[in-house]
Amino acid sequence: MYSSELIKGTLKPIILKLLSENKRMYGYEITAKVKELTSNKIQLTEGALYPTLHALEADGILETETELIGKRVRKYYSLSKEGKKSAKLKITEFQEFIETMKFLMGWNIKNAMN
Amino acid sequence: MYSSELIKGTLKPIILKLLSENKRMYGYEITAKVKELTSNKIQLTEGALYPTLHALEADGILETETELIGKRVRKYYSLSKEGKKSAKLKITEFQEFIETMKFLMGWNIKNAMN
DNA sequence: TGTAATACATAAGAATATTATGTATATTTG
DNA sequence: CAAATATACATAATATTCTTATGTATTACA
Repeated sequence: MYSSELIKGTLKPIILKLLSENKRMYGYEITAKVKELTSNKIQLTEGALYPTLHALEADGILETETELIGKRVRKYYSLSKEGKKSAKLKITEFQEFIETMKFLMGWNIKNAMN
Repeated sequence: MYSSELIKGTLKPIILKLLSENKRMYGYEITAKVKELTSNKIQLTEGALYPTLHALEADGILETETELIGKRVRKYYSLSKEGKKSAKLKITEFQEFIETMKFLMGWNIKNAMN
């Protein structure tokens, strides 16, 4: 588990990336996927995830459809047409940011000190 | 310039990295160095930097010495003995976090789509 | 001589996360 | 079969951390 400060600011790019690959996902599924992909190293909290999903929906980036699974409501999120463009930009920006960080931290030199 | 959300949480690792390489630096120097190293893509704001430096000092991670340059006070920060251990751990953690992010975002596959 | 750069600092406000709490159904396990 | 765990949503109070604005003052440059 990483100290929570590091995760700040990465939530939106993560959501947008997963939704750009998966067509539609629901909240709990997103937390489970991130947990699985990171071997439990990143666990999204509900208190952070749901408000963020709501905000992205309010911004027109995400669209929702609800389904009844048994007696339980499940809310699927997907990228809107607008959201697909936005996601592409934000993911690219995040990638460049990561590269900048690697350079700044001196980790860009291939095979150095490993 | 990256959208400011991304930078959140990265300030401490950046400061610790620079100070683990430089023995001592003062606040303005840190902003200038980051600006230079990132080709203006990351500009630390004073409102974020100084409180963070004060917090790291309060935690015993950084030590300070002030010097008079002409009539102007300059405050140098350096890693304490304690801080050197702490910095090593935090920098390593940040590196692992970046690698996890690359994997999560699907950017770890060598030479893919470049 | 006034504008930009250097150099510190803090306060108000915004944004975003944590923690806690709430509700409810479904599944697993002792 | 009862209790614990997992699934699935949501929100409120609080904490953290950042931006923006403001303040002070010296030094360099054009």
